[in-house]
Amino acid sequence: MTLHLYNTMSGSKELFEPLVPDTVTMYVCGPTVYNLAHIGNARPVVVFDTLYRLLQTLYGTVIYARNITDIDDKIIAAAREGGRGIDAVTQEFTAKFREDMAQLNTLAPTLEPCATDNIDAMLELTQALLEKGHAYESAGHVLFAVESMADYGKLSHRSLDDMLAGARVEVADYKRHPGDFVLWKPAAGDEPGWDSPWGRGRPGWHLECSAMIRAHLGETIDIHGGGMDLIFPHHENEIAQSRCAHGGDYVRYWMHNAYIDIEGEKMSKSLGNVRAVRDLLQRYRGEVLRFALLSAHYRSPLDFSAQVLEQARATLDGLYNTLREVRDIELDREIALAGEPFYEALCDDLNTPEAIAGIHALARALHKAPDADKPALKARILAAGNLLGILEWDPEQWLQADETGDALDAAEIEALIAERQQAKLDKDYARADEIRESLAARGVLLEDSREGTRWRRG
RNA sequence: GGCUCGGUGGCAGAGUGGUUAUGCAGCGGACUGCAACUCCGUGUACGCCGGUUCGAUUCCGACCCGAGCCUCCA
Repeated sequence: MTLHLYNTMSGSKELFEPLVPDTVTMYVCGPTVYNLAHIGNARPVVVFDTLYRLLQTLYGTVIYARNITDIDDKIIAAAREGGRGIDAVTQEFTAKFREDMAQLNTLAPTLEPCATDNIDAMLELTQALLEKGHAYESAGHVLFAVESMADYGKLSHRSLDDMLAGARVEVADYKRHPGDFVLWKPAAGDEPGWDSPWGRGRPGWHLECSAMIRAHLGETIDIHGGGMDLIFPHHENEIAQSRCAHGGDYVRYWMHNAYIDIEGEKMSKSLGNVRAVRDLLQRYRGEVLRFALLSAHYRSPLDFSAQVLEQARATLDGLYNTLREVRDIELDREIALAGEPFYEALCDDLNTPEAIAGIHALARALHKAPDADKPALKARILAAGNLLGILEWDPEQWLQADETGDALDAAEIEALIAERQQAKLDKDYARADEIRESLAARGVLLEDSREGTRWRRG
């Protein structure tokens, strides 16, 4: 089985081959922890979580790092606004980020380095760039000199001249070239800072990823991911820093996900349509949000509308209903998926919509299969859904999960269902309906089928 | 202006030089005490105009429309 991935650097799909056989290194730009994660933040997390799961099935070892940016101007501003310390802000939102992402069925990365734990590595990197003549000191700042790098702009496919043509912002007078960017900036009086050869200050945003990749994953990594907006300047500048300081390739495959719109409009604070994952989880299960995120290819824009979410819920519920056709069996969880159309779609640049279509094909096969073959098919569907993170291994657990606190327990419900079953046999339909309605009033929905009566919390 | 990238049936969304994507919704039917669930059937969609071709939604060119980046941003 071979994996092909679209590489932003080349602008085409390429055969993926790890630098070291059977070991994959992947780094994804993580959150700046100053507020709640919104659904746009969640897309790269879910996309690269899906890739992480796929890579784990293909290679022996996958080292997946996702950073936490816990020092930044926005964090300082948020702390000031809230009248509390920076640590209080970063700890609160780091914890909430992890909780929200866990709700989306994302696995914890192998490593989650924090910027503030890696200041030394950033100082070393800055020093190396100064020594090699790629950086200079000016007015308390250390800046990277973009003109010192011949192929700066390679990732975003533009030249320095192109960038100047579009410059709309006044250039700080301490920069030699308008494109020069900050490696180290001075800290004002009460701002947090670290001592450095260039005075007390803090690192520029681009520096941390380069430094942490070097420190935790090595000089060259296989995959670096993030949102498309990061291509320029963030990733471009990472390349500049790492290549100029250490040489080497830095990153072999660059992957970027597209943006999310809300009801056809760009999500932005000014439009007031930023959707926090935490708020969406009040209305939709994490699985449903994840399914919606994976229903479009990661490189396509996705319009996150109420209709899309309702469709995602209906589709997922339909899949679960299908799976309930086969009950009370031990399933083999070690399913080999290689060769399945589902799996091949994922190996073709993570084509999740086609992979989902593959799952539906398996669901149809389940209906047509003889009873003896059904458990194996159910196991394959669940293994596939599990790889995408959209189906629980134990759907009954989901269906009967008690989320209402004081609701009836399962034994009581089963007893009432048995009574209703008897009433139906006695043709006492009034009594049967009465039981159904009373259960419905308490949040339990019944569904009859030829195999018996099922129920779930509504 | 520069650089990327799109326009597919009611909706969402893959893909392909000539054969059904898939799902949701709708419609018809089977089953079920009713309903729901499930199942079966059902929709000849590929922005516009040229070109290449035996044949283009699928390749090429022009055009129209739209998105992202060029500034903190997933």
